[in-house]
Amino acid sequence: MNNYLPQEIEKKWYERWESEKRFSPDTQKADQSYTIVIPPPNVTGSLHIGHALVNTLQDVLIRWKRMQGFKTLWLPGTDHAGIATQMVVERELRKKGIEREELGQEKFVEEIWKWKEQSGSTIFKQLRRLGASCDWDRERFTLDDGLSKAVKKSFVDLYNEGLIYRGEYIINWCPHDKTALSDLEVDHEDKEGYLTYIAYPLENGDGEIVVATTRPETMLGDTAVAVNPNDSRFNQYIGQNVRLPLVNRIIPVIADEFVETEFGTGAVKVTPAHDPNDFQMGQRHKLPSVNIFTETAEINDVYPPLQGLDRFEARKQVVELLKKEGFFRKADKHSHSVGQCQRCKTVVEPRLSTQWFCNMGDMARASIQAVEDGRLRFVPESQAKVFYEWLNNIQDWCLSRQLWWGHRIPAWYCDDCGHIIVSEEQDVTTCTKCQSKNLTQETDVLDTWFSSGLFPFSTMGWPEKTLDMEDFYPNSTLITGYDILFFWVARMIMMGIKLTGEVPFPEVFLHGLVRDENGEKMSKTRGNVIDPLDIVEKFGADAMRFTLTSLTVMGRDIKLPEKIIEGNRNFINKIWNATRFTLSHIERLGEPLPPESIEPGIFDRWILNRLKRAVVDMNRYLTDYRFNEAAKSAYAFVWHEFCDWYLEIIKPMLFGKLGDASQAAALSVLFHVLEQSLRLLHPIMPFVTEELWQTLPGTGETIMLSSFPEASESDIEKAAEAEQLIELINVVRNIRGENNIKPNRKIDIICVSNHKALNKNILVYQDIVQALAGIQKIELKEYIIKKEGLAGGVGSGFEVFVDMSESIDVAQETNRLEKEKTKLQSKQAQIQKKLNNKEFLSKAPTNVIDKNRVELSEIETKIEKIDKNIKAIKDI
RNA sequence: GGGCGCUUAGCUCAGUUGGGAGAGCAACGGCCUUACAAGCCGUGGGUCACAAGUUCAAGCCUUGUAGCGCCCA
Repeated sequence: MNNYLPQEIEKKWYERWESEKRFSPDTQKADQSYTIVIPPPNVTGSLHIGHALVNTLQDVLIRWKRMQGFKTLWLPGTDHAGIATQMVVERELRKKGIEREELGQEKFVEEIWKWKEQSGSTIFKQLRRLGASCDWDRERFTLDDGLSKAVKKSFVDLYNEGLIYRGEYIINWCPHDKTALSDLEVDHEDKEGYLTYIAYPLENGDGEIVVATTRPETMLGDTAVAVNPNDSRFNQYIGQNVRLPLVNRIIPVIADEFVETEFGTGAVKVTPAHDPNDFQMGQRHKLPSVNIFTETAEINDVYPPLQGLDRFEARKQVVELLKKEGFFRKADKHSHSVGQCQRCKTVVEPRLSTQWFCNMGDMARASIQAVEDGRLRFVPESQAKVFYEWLNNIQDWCLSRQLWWGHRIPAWYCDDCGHIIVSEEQDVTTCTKCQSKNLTQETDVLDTWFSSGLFPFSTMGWPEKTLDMEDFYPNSTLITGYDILFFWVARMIMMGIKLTGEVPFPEVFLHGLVRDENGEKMSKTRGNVIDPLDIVEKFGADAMRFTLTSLTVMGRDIKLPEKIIEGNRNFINKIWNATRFTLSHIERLGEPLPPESIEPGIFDRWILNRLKRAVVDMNRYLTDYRFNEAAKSAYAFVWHEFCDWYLEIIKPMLFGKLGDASQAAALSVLFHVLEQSLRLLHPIMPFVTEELWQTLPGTGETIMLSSFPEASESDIEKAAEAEQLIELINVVRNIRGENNIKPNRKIDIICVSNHKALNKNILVYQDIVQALAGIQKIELKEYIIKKEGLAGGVGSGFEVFVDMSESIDVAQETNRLEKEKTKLQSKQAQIQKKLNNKEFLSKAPTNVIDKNRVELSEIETKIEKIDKNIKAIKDI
C-alpha cells in the first residue's frame, strides 16, 4: 500500500489501548505524577472544533509526559449544564406534546437522567475518535454522588463562614427561561433604540424636569428623579418632589454623584426594581422599589391599564399614553448595550428578587495573590492582566437558579420562625431554632459553575482524603481557551484556594479560538462550522491533531483552511512511506545492528545530530507550551532532513556500494532514527506512529509506554564534513536546474578544492554525490586552467565545474553567475559597512565580529571565483 | 470610555537572550529517479504598517500615529 489509510487503523489501536487500560496511571508507581483534569464540557454537548483543539493539546502533553515516565492521569468528565440540558429535554418533551410543568419536577428530572444516560456520553465517544487518552475509568459528572457531596460541603462551609448569603438584590432575569443568571451568562450587544425624553411636572406646579431614558416603560416603577449635585441646572430642584406621569405617584428629586451630567438632559429617572445602577441609588437614598413585571416580563397589576402587556409592547403603549397626556418631549435615535441570555438570546430583564449569593472579594484577592507570588502562572503571561482586571471588579455571584436540573440548594426555611437552616444532611426535619417540624426546602438549584469550580478536586474525591487527592491534586496544568478564563479558570482557582488551601494547578495554558479560513467565528447561523469528525473522516485524526498543534501559537486565534490539513495528511503519508522504505531494506538485509556496534560515517553522524537537535527542541518547546514550534521542528526534521536527505544519501550504502560496514551502519542508523522519530511524533499523531512502530522489529508492546527521546544541547556536535558534501550537491543541482539539464541526463563535473577532508570525502562518498546530483564522473583537481564549456559554481572551500560543452548557453550561464554575484555583493556590502564602523569594532562582542570577518572573506573568495568564471565564459 | 492583541513574501502565518528575514500554500521551470505524484529537483518573490527615539547594531526595545480585531464597562 502506497498510501496511509487512517480509518481502520485508528479504530483498531484505540480499541486496543482502551481495552488494555493503557490510559490509566499505575498508582503503585512511586514516580512523580502529572495530571490534567479536563475542563468539563456540557453533558449535552457534541464535539466541535474548539473541543478538538483543547483536547488535542491536552492529549499531546499527557502522552508526552506519560512517555517520560510520569504517573500520568488525564481525568475526563462533564458538567450537567443546568439551563442548556433542561432546555434540550424540554424541547424533546414538547415534541411529544408534554410540558415540563405537567410532569412536575421529580418526573421531569427523571426524564433528564434518562436522556443523559442515552446521549450524555456522545462527546466522549467522539473524543475517542481523536485519540484522547483519558482514563475513562475515572470519568466524572458534576451530579455524581461524590461530586454532589463536594458541592454540599462547600456550600455549607461557605455559608457558615458568612460568604454565602441570601438576600434581595437586582439580578439578571431571563423571562424566557424564568431563572436568574450570573453576569457571565449575559451577552451584551449594541442595539439601535431610542432615547426618550419625558417631562415630570414638579409637585408645586412650578415647571417640570425632563428626564431621558432608553426604557420608557419602566417609568411605571420610578421612585425618584436623580440629578448630579454639581449640576447647577438642577440645584434648585433637589429635595423637591415631582409627580410621576400616568401613575401620579409623588416622588422626590434626589442628588447623586452617579448621574452623568452629559447624558440626556442631565436628569434621570430612578427605577430601583429594574436597573442595577438605580438599585444602588435606591439603596443609598433609601428609596422604595416598585416591581412592574411578572416573571415573564409582562406588566403586573402596578398599572392596570397595561396589565399583561409584554415589555416591548408596553414600551410603545407607554410612549403613546405619554404623548396623549402631554408628557412626551422627544425621542432621539440612540444605540445602547442590551443584555441577552446567553442560552436563548432573550433580552435579559434586571429584576429585584431574593436569591442566594456568594461574596467573592476575599477569594478574588487570594487568587490574585497566588498569581502575584508565582504559585500560579498563566501562559501566555499577558492573560494575567485580564485575570486581575476581572477579579478586581468582581461582584457578588448570584448562585441560585430557578431550574429543576442541578444541585438543589441545601437550605430549609422554617415556616414558623423564619429561620434558615443550611445543612449537608439529606433531609432536615426540625428547625434548629424553634424545633418546628414545618420546614420547606429551597427549590432553587445552584449555578452549574459552582460545581465546575470544584472539578479539579471534587473529581479526586474531595472532601475525603483519598489516594487520588494525594497523587493528583493539585493538578499539573489546566488547558483551555482564553474565552473561558472567567467561567471556569477563575472559579476553579478561587474555589480551589478557598476550599483546599492550594492552587488547583500551578500553570494555566490559554489557547486561541478556532476560526474558519476567513477568520470568522464559527457559528451555526453563519453556517461556517467545521465538524472535527468530518475532518477525521477525510484526513484522519492524526492529520487534524498535527494541524491544530502546529497552528497553536501563543495568544493568537487559529484559522483553519482545509489546505493545511491536507498538507499535514501528506506529511503522515511521508512517514508511512519512509517506514515502508526502511522495512523493505530490513527484509532484504536482516535486522539492523544496535547503534552501539556500528561505525557511523559522516552522514550517519550528521543525521544523528540532527535528531538530537529535534529532540532537544521538541522537549523544550513542549515544556514552554510552544506547540507550533514543537510540531514544526518535528516536521522539518522528519521530512526535510531525514526523508529528503538521509534516506537518499544512504541508498547507495544500503545497496552495498560503499562496503559492508557502511551498509550495516546505514541500516542501523536508518532504523534507529526512524524509530526515535516515531516516538517523537507520537504525542501529536498517536495512531500512525503506533501502527508503524508495531511493524518495526524488536519494539515493545506499545509506543505509548516507550520512553520519550532525550538529549541535551551539549550532546549536539556539528557535522561539518557532511554539510560540505551536501552543499556540493546543492551547488551542482542549482547549476542543473538553472541550465535546464534533464534529471535523467548524467553529467561530468570537476571539483576544485585544496580542502583535504573534502577531497577524501568526495572519493569515499563518490557514489552518493553522483546519485544525488546526477553525476557520471567526478574529477578532482587542485586548480583548473581551461574553462571552455564549463558552468561553474562556488561553495565554501571548493568550486565545481560542470561539463556543458555540448549544450552550454553562454547568455543563460552568464546570467546565472551574475545573479549569484549580485546576491553575494549585497551581502558583502552589508558586512563591509559593519566592519568599517569603528564603533562596531569596539563595542560588539568579539564572536560577532569574528563571524562577520569569516563570512566576509568567504564571500570575497566566492565573488573572485565567480568573476573568473564569468570572464572565462565570455571568452569562449 | 478602560484593557489587550494584531499589521513580516500573492495568501495564511512563524520569528523569547537585539547581531542570518523564514515556513506552508500559491506561482514559475523541470521530472513517473525502483519509499512516497498525498511525491522529487530547481527558481522567483519582502523599505518586516508609518514616524521618531535608544543602540555599534532594531522585525525584535521605547514613544507616538494610522488601520483591523477581541475583551470588559
